[in-house]
This record gives sequence, C-alpha cells and structure tokens, in this order.
Amino acid sequence: MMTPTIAVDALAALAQETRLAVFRMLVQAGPAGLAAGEIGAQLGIPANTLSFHLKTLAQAGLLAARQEGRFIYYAANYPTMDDLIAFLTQNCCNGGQCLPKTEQVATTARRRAGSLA
Amino acid sequence: MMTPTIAVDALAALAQETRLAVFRMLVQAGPAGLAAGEIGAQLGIPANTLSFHLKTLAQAGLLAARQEGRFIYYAANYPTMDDLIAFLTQNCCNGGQCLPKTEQVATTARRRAGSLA
DNA sequence: TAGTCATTTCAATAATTCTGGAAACGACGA
DNA sequence: TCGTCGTTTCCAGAATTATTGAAATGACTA
Repeated sequence: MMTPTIAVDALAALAQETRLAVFRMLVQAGPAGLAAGEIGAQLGIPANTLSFHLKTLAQAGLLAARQEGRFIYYAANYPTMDDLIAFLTQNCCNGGQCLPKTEQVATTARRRAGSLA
Repeated sequence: MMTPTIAVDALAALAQETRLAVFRMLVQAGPAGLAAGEIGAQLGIPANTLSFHLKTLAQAGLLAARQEGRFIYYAANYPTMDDLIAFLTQNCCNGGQCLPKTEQVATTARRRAGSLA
C-alpha cells in the first residue's frame, strides 16, 4: 500500500537527472530489463556512480534486480509506478470534473483512488 | 513541453513530505484552490516554512497562485501533473503490452506519449 | 494615516545528497 | 586455481536542502 513516506522515497529517487534517465530507459525497455553495464554504457555513467543510483531506485521499490550469470538485470517495477500515480491523483478535484486535459489521466489509478467521474 | 530538467524539478518539489501533503490537498481541493493560511492551519505548518514550500511547488510549475484581497490562493496545476505522468510513462514497454495492472494507466498521458496499445 | 492581518524574505544552522577514486566482491572461463 | 570481468562498497569532499526566528512587505479597515 502506498503511504506518504513511500511516495516521498519514490519521488526523491526519481528527482535526479541520472536516475530519472535510468528509470525512463527501463520503463521503455520492458519487463526483461537491462544489465547494469548496458545502462551505464548507454548513458555514460561510471560504474560506481550508476551502482549508487540503481540502489537508490531499487530501495524505493521502483526497480527490481535479478542476477543472470555475471550480469545483473534491472527492470522497472510497473505496479509501483502505477501506485505512485494513483497516490498523486487520488480523489482529484474531490471526485468532481478535472480540467479537460487531465480528465482521463490514469484511468486505472483513479479507479483505485475512487474518484472516477 | 516537458524536459528531463523540468521533470526533475517537479519531482524534487514533490519529494518532500510537507510539500507532497500540500500538493495532494490542493489536487483534491480542485481549481478554486485554498488560501495559504488555510493550508498551513490544516497541516500545522509555520507560515514561513509553508511559504518556502509553496514557492518551491509554484516554481516547479505544480501550483498556480492568485491574489484575492489579502489572501493568496494556491491551486494545483493539473496540466503540469498530467505532463509529468506522461513523461514518466512515455513509450512504456516500448509500445508493447505492460503488466496487466499498469496496462490502463494514464490513458491521456500514454496517448500523448504515442505508446497506447 | 495608523493599525492589523496574511504572507513573504532574510539569515544562519543542521542535515542530506551527489560524485568518483580505490578497493573488494562474486561469477565465470582457461 | 588464477585471472578477468561486471558490479558493488567504502570513503571523503562539495553541494544542496529544510527549518525557523526575526524582520519586511502589501492589502485592507478604522
């Protein structure tokens, strides 16, 4: 379940240029994920720096790690992303109509949040 | 348009317990918003501390301020929230099928991101 | 104009975070 | 078992952030 503390941790993990780039790359990479070295090579980040950021994202529940031979694959944790969005948009406009552009955002999230028009 | 820098600023603004509480309160309050003092009273935050956080959220584009008499009303900026979610979920799973739970998240956002299944 | 109220700015301190060099670890191949 | 490769941990310094007391601003009222 999402709590303010968990949400703050997740948001703080994303609130850094390198980590945001890593996370978005993994969101696009899909459930199979990418090996740490592959991410570092693609983004030009030193291994130890990347390791620090991957750990931060994983601790925040945004990434899952799995070992495969000598490589460690990191993949985005989609349910956490979903929960975070639901938390942010929860009970948006007190259940009323939002601005048009936002109206249809996060269908699943808002359904869970109990504020779908 | 959303850029990594803008997204990082917005996420950093939300990545703090007090600010997240303020933002969520305003998301639920709707477009009319709430006066600064009202927010502070409800959350038990000293005026100067709250002012600092409101400024941070406003600078990140997440809040809009409007003066009304002696009061200043703050309201959530829904399009920014929408853009941020779109940026995070952009091209999710490389256009393929996400995990079931996430599949229907952010309908508007994903449509804009060009990755709707 | 003087006074009050809502809010902001200033300033200083304490705490947290980012970064990269060096060393360690763990899995594999020869 | 030795060497290599991918990754992580340890460490220290530099930078950023949160908090709050005190003072300033700006809008309204008497």
